[in-house]
Amino acid sequence: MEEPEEPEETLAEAFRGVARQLRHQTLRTLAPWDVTPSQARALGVLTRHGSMRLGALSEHLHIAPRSATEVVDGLEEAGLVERHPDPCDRRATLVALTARGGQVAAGIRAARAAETEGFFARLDDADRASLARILRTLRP
Amino acid sequence: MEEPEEPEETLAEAFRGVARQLRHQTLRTLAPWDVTPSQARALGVLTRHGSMRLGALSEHLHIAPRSATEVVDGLEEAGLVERHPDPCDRRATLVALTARGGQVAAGIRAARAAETEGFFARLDDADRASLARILRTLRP
DNA sequence: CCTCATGTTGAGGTAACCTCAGCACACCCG
DNA sequence: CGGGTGTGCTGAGGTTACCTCAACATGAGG
Repeated sequence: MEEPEEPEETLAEAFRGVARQLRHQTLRTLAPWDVTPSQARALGVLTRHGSMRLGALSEHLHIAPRSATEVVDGLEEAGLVERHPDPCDRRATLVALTARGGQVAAGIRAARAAETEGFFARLDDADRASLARILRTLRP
Repeated sequence: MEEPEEPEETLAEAFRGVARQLRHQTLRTLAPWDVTPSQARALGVLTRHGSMRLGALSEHLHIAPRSATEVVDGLEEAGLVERHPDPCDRRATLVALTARGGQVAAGIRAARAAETEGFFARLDDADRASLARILRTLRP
């Protein structure tokens, strides 16, 4: 009973639609850990790059410093990261993964890989490679 | 001074990143008309399919009926759509474009085309076609 | 006519952002 | 060394785009 739906979509609209599905998928994937998508992104950055200042984290996430504060608030409340004063600059605070944070990050990383498999399963290897290349081209 | 940035991103993360840029781009494109992205989507649906019930609109937009109410509220306040009672069912309300709504929708459609050109300009025709095909594959 | 389903909306909530202003500190300069 | 200037974080408050749940009116069938 499903119509083909909005046939004359622009590339941008199609992109948005797929991003939307992906967001929902991600929500499901992340549900067991009770972390939001942006918290998961932050965990990923901390795992890959180690402790860093809040400002640095905000740059990695491409968000305003104030927004990083909120993300870290959530993670700290969940016991996944800790704030420490930066010994080099007492204005700054360093954000570090806790042991549990590290475990959760690893778990999420694995689940995300599975998710990506699932979501992009309709694509064959060639298409997946094309998509990766195209996305890279689109980044500034 | 720009590092290559997060080299080990998954496909999903790259996708999300690009979607994010696209969203910002869209905000800029839409600014002259003072409509939000979701309002613009609704205008597009109404242009393509004509007047319809709020519930039908919500299905086209893949959002909950309640959320469609909000989008229509905004458009009605801006004078771009009108609500009429459905003659066939007095519970329902039909949403129709006003004259100004039609003009704005046309303008947005044109600007969006230009936007898409701009955003996807880095891609050659073959890549653009691949992307379109891949995105179509990803839709359920 | 009475019950049940359906269409819309009020109330209230969430995530992910934002800006603006304030505070604490760092740093440089005369 | 005292002051101005800039930087790092956060409180306050706002926005968009959604959501669910429950109220309300109406339609439809027994």
